[in-house]
Amino acid sequence: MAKEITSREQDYSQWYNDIVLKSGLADYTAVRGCMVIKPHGFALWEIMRDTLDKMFKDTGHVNAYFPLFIPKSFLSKEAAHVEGFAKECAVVTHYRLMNDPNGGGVVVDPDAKLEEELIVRPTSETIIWSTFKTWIQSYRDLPLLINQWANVVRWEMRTRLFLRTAEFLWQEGHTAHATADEAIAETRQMLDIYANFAENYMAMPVVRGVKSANERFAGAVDTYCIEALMQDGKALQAGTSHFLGQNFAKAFDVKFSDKENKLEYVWATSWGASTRLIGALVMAHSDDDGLVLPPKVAPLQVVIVPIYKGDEQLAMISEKANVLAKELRAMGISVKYDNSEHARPGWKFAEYEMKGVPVRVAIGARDLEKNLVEVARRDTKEKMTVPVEGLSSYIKDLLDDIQVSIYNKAKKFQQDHITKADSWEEFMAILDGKAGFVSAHWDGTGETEEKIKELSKATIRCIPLDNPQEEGTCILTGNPSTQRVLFARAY
RNA sequence: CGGGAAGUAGCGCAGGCCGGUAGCGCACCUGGUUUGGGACCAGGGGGUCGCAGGUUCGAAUCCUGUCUUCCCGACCA
Repeated sequence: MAKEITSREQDYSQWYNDIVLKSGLADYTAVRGCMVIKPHGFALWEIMRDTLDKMFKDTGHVNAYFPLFIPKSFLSKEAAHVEGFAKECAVVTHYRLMNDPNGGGVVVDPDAKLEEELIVRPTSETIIWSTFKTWIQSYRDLPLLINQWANVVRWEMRTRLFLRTAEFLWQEGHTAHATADEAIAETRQMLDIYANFAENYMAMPVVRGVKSANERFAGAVDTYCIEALMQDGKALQAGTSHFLGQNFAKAFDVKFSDKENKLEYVWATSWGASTRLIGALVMAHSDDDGLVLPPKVAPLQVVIVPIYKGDEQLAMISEKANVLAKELRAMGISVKYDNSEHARPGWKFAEYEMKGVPVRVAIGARDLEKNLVEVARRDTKEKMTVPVEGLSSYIKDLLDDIQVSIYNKAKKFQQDHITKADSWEEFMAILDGKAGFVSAHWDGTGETEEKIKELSKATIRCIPLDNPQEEGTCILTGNPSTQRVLFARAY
């Protein structure tokens, strides 16, 4: 066996690392906390990026690009914001290197110290709002709907491939509005886009909700999120959308003249999703044989593997395979015919399973005689014998079916792992047992939330939208509560 | 940033205590036979032993420092 994957049961963390490394999504680098996203992983990101980008543009947003560097003073303009990020910022202090006079290669030139140090962006609210100030004068300039695709840096102590790296890729949307209602509607709209993307493309069911005050983005009035559940029962935040109120408008003095010519502060939102989604995708669906990718985000949807003896058979098989590949491509399906002679069929099967290709078609000489092929689906590992006649439309339907069935499987898992707890004992038993989300009453205070986190390692993932209101008592304090919230241990 | 483990050929590892010509499996190259779930035979190539110092006639091996990764904590998306 060329590539062994640690089983999930044996060591879930190691399983995750094995999948990411061995399926060719990413690799470690010489730089602490930073990874290289390899072609397979980047192809996946490109699909996610392009799909989201279209959704953003369809809702009126436009892309722009703001600087990587942020003057240090900008970060301190919004008090909560600086507190949230100060501990994990990379700082540029010099702008020049020189040859070491002692002959030890290059050193920082002490004479090239920056007047004002620059922060490598951990997020761009400050640089963007300092710019928006100059773009916005009147209600006619609003709404301003900007998105940027960028890298950001957060100096993390403990990193994990895709889930938490010092540098990562993401998009950050930043919008300015004339009214609070409009900004809130924007915040909710973007949340829905993320949820739609997660569920309909990544086949990953999510809970939409609002963060508690403790979990809220630094500088936001309200933070909305989509929370997904991983196979080990831990939750993962897959996207966030913030209603920023007038916090940044006030910090950066961004005002507009309304129709009555009165000066008002604008209302703001920001929203983001990152390469972390790839980690989520891996942990949501994959198995001990490798990646399992939903067809809609799979860089390669169909692979055709010939099984042959001698050039003559290969030529006959290739003819059929090329016809099929052409038909599939005409239907918008990505397909690869792997006629490489370097690897034998069994090796190819295992390799494409590792990479998560949703559908494999094996064509052998015996099949040709009977006008049949073997079709295998990655998600269930099921193999079907299918007539060549109508094969391409069979595959198209199969891809749709795989998309739905991966989602349904994850949805069932999610539903089976939202458990009500009405006492502290129950709460802990669920977290330590089957894990997942625990729906429990909480008295609404930050102190209680903090205490629960300390005792159980579980945090409030969100207060679900349209949460049913019901009388109850807090599982920790016994104080009265009006609703259940979702707790979980999380990534 | 604390506690543990690791770094020797592309990958996985042995060697290290007891210093003395760097090894194994897989992968790779050549030729042949093969091909329905990670093929076989024969021949071959590839390593400043993470990096930097030190001890020594001599260091993968002993000492010091440093970097990277993994696991567990604290912090965070």
